[in-house]
Amino acid sequence: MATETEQTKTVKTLHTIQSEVQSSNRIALSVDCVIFGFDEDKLKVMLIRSDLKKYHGKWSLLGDLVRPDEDLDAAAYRILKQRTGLSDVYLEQVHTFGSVGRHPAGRVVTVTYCSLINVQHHKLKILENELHWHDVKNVTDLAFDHQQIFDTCYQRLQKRIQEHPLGFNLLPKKFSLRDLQNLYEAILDIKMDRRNFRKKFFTMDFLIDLDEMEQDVPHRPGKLYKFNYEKYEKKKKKWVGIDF
Amino acid sequence: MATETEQTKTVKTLHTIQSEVQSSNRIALSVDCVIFGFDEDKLKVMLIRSDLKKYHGKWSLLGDLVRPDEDLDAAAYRILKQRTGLSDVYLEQVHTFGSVGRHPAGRVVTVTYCSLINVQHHKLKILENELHWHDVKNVTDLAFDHQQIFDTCYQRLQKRIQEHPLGFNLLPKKFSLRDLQNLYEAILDIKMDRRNFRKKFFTMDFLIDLDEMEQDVPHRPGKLYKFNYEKYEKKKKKWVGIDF
DNA sequence: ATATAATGTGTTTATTTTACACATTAAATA
DNA sequence: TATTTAATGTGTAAAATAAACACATTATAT
Repeated sequence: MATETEQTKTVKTLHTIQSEVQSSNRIALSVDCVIFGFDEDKLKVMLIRSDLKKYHGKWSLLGDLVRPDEDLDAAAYRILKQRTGLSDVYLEQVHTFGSVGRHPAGRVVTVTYCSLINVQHHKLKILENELHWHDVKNVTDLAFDHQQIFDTCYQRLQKRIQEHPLGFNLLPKKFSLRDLQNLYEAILDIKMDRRNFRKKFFTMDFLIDLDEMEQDVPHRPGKLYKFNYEKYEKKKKKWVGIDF
Repeated sequence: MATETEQTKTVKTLHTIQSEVQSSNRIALSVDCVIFGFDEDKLKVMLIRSDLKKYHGKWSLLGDLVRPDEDLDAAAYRILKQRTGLSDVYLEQVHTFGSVGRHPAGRVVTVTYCSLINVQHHKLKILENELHWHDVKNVTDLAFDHQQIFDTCYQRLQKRIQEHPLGFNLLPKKFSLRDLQNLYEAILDIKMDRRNFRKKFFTMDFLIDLDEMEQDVPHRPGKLYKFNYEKYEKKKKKWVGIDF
């Protein structure tokens, strides 16, 4: 701790005097999770029903206060675990929202995290507050500022999935190229050329051909693949240039 | 506010019951600013001397507590204004750091913002705590977790400047292509081909030829340009694809 | 007048992206 | 068992972009 003499000659700032840290503390801190899933070729997001009077009946994100002795990231993982049972998945901090009036219970600043989980591998067991998956296409008018938070996270997902191999977290371990293309088309909300899509992934050479075929499809089965994370980590591109 | 009956049947979460919001509140919230500048063809960052005993003599970022009645973004702009006198510049939230032990005075979660200012247009008048510009090349061993924060912001800057026309905030209003290339080379820490660099910018067609020449240079003067923000806003690319 | 140190400019090659059509296969049906 | 269906699997040509590379020009300084 700084001594009195050290403090006297300085301006009052956080990194020079710490006296105000414990006193002017009227801001609560929370984490909200935007949990994306993929099912029936549609992008989903997990929501619960809010029952605050002000937002009664509206859907909201999964969130909780950060504990005083808990790392921020740890809080996000805790909430994900508590609500979905899942650990060991991709979880990324996206943005912090802190408008003064964003929460009716007082000043709550929220740090938003985004995660992608495999709906097949996690059938929901906890269903409090009508927790369930919603089509991203139909997400409107969420409680609090959660619509803005959701929009921000969805945009971030759209950007990130173009630059990083995140999508595989949403698919079964074994997937067909059609599954993969459906995923990209759903998340980016565009149509892609099938031949060029396949060529792209074959050229990248990060897919392992499992020599297995799809089962129980009502048409010619496609080959199954898995993603080669080791190879990706070694060879991932580090392009530098200007592009706007 | 939710009534007692509304609360009884719900699980205890932030978005269903707000009772804990004011009580479990032992986390302080701050903003730290990583302020980049560009001078003498080198990328700079603004630092002050910390005089907390634990970090005595070390350099640190500009930061302050967020006020209870102050929007998060407003806090960042306030700090920027207070420390540099500048308003109306690019300011972007980058990441929130919240490890339990990151600040010796207690639990302080900090939201980091990054800004780019024109060193020529802002001669420092406030010099408390030895505020001044440091070459980013020489930034090591900052106080607190500020080295990590700085690294994160610098990486973000490197990425953002490739995809968005941020660099012009660091240059004088009128600049030569050489100035611009020096900026990119300094920030990205690479050498670029002069002809291809010029071709790139001429092809993008976002530079306005001012029909003026550099003054007082000890060699053949180059033409001066300014950036056409209006045209950029209309024509900026919206490429969608896969690239990792 | 000469030397200096930068600006300004084009072409060729390689790579990447886009557009586009038909044969093949397994399941479902008649 | 033959036929229909609905998907998979494959290649090429054209266009756009990126990368490599050298010399004449101009203003200043000597």
